[in-house]
Amino acid sequence: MTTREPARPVTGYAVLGLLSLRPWTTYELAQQVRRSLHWFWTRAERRIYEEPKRLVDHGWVEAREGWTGKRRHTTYAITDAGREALATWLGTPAQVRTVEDESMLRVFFADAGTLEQLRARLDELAEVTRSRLEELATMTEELLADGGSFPDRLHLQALALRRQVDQETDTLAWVTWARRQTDAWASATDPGGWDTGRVLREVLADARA
Amino acid sequence: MTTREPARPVTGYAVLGLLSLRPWTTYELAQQVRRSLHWFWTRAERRIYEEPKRLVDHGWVEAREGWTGKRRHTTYAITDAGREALATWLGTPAQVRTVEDESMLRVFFADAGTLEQLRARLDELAEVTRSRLEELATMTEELLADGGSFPDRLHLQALALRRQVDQETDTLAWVTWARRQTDAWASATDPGGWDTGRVLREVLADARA
DNA sequence: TCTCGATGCTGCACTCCGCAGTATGCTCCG
DNA sequence: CGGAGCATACTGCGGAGTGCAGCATCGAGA
Repeated sequence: MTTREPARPVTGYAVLGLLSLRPWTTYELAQQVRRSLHWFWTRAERRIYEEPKRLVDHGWVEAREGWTGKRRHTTYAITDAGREALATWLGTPAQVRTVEDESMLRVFFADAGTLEQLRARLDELAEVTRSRLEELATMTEELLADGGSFPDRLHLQALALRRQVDQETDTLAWVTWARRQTDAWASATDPGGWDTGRVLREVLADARA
Repeated sequence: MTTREPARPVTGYAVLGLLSLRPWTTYELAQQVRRSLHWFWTRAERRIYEEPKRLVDHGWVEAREGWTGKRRHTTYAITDAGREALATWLGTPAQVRTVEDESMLRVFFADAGTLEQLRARLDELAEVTRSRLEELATMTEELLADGGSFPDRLHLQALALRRQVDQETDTLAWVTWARRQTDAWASATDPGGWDTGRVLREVLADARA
């Protein structure tokens, strides 16, 4: 058992994880990713259509063709080797979280533009965050109402939802605060009488808490 | 002014933003990205060495060769066209934040492994988060001590640091909570008497708050 | 003088993405 | 009963981005 397989890219394990719950067609898989994984493992739909094929090559997944009239579809199911690979992967340490946040990028370089632009970006972010929270609320409501499609997994879904709601709530709190700070600013380059030192001291205190 | 340039990938603007502060060599740029942008726009060093070249092709940046003995290095400086492009970009809406979080992926599929594995992942995440907080604290301390390299940008740096510290604090709070929850679980598949419904109701309440 | 870490990159194979395109099935409306 | 429009079920292509390895020089310290 010491065969040194080169580690599969993580997306493979993400898909394998879903397939460990039940077999899916690629289309269903793509939908499922959008509804759940997307929150902490963002991948394009395009990718989700490819990945199961590679898993088949590894013998971790089996494909079966089906037909709806003349329309072909492929259903994928996990194999025993796949379950083993997944279990092994769960025992390996995780890479540190990475983020792509255009909003923060624009805030960070806001002094190359206008104060109005900065405020507009913050307002947008608040808007988006509120709608994400609403989406999470709806998902949670559905789980509470009927237990969802995987009632045996409610405990893990609860951990994940707790995390996602925390993140969005945290974002909303920050953006609300940040937007209010900019009210006192004279321009994007000049925060006027704004007490930068005080803010930094508060940040430092919280970071050390 | 209606020439339809295809939008540059965002990484271009990230680098352009740094170049709007002062000229840098590619090596300095790579370091600077690691210290600041990396927190909200994670890119490999490899990428940072390529991007300025493309910006030169667009006329947004100018390259100058320099020599340290026999060793060549390239210094890049923003052009007026570059400043304009950056200012325009700041006026466009941001794509929604995306995340790659292996820890969450492993938590979500924890029922394919053991409870010990789940706990180990959570403990690791707590560890990493604490060291990230420490790093942020040190950065903040340095800014407070000497104002940093760009004292005119302290207000924006303060907004960004506030956000980063909030995120890590939020992560630490969640992981601590999650770890404690798992104490009561019988296995990764069976949360024992754990009151999933109660947790979900709390999550829902917070999401609607 | 030798070593070691910092500087300053490049090549390669691969992952991943956005966009466009293609085709069928299903439902509803008039 | 016919057509609109959305859901299903993908594929091709060019380009963005990554990880790893490699290569060469410089500068400080032993």
